[in-house]
Amino acid sequence: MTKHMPSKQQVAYHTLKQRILDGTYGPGYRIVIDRVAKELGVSAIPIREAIRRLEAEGFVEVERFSGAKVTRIDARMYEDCLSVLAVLEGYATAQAYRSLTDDDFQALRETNEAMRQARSDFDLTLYSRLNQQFHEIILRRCPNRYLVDEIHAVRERMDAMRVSVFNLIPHRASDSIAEHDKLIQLMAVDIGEEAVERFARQHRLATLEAFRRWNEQHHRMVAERKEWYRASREVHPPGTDS
Amino acid sequence: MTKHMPSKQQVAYHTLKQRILDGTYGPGYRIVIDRVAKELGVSAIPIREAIRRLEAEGFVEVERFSGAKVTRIDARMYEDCLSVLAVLEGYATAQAYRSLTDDDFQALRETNEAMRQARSDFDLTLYSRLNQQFHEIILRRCPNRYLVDEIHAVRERMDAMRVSVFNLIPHRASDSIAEHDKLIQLMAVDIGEEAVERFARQHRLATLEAFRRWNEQHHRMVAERKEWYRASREVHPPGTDS
DNA sequence: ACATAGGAAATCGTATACGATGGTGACATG
DNA sequence: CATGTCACCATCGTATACGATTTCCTATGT
Repeated sequence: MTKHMPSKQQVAYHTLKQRILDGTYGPGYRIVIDRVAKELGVSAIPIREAIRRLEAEGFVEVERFSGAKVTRIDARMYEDCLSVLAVLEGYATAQAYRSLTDDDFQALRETNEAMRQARSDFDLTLYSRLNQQFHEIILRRCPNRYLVDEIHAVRERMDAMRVSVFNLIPHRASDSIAEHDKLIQLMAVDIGEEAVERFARQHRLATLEAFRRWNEQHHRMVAERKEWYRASREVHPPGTDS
Repeated sequence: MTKHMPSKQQVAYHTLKQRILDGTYGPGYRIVIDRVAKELGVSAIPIREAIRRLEAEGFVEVERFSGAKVTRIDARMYEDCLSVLAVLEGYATAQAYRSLTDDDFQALRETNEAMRQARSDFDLTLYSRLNQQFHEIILRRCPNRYLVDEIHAVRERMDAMRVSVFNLIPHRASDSIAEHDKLIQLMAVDIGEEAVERFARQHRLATLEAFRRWNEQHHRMVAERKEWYRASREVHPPGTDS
């Protein structure tokens, strides 16, 4: 009888966080306290407290008298986060790999095979989840709990950015899977902490590089479209066609 | 006229955080909402929201119907945090050092000299502050804002642990200052990101090692004292002397 | 003296109430 | 027609009120 029902504040917190993570509340979405309160059948107080926690975790930005908006993220911030993730996860992998059991190695190989399959099937969601799972298997053996928590926090924030899907830039997926194989091998032959860390970090940074290239191209496309649009306006001035 | 007075919640947040950081509320201290509310002349609501933020940042732990207590920290957690700090700051230093100006180098040298002086004067507080300042000079040039924010967050949490004073384990201070000199030199000759990162990380990890040794010895002393106390009780059973 | 049950006081969690503020649209004015 | 102003409304921030739960003290029995 020592356990409690979850408090309304906790419910509100998990509900809101869930919605941010799954995209129901996309970047920039304004969370209106009263609306959420009515929806959950509680008063505004628990909602407000939940929002404060989300604020501290960086999921929303609160401006006084203006309300809470889901954090909008730009490419720059995304890259910064990904770098930090690369560094932390690289270190964590190095700290953890010597504690991996045979079962762990088996699980890593199986997960990576499943990723290969998911890639063939173009199942982005499954691929993403498996990718997370792969690194989670290693992280579970990391003795530094604080480090692991930090990594999870960074990952969650990046999930909220909804750019993560672009983990799956076409050929990056193949490279990534191959790198997983290599990583497994390096760890299996106990190649040393430094080499493992360097490789694990590089694995993430490669995704970052791929993102950079994709982003640049994306911007060029947008610019071209704007250019095209501007040109077309000179032929058809606004308001002439309706 | 677009600016606001700080909200009461903000005031509460900064006040509480300040008190945790400066030790007014030591680890384990129970923060009673009503008391703080009366003291600040506000209602409980802003206090509660402030506490939620502190909770999310890890400064306090909240148990339902029991209240918020300043996070108690054990040696293990301290070591974990320090490791993460070492890794992040090492990377940040490597990313930043090529942007250091001549003025920055000058400031680094001066700060380190001031540390030498503070060490001679046994001015722990000043030494600590200068040490922070030294690394801050470098951090200012780090292009990865998210990384810098994370480092600051980790540092603040470690400050709250009130163990940081042990930065100043006797001979560790000398070594630390010498390492700063070496770091300056490595950066000045542009020895490369990898070497800078490795050295900067090692610099922090050395403090961690010093802490480990100190902690072990400390525990041994406590154990001895207990042993001594137990032995003395056999001669003077409790309650005989009053 | 010690353990235990019971209850009062302290404290927490949440609802309701209301002033404060910012955005929006109607309306007036050039 | 453009622009500025003013009043209204949605929403935020905070105070007060009150039931829920823990904590602590006390009285009681062994």
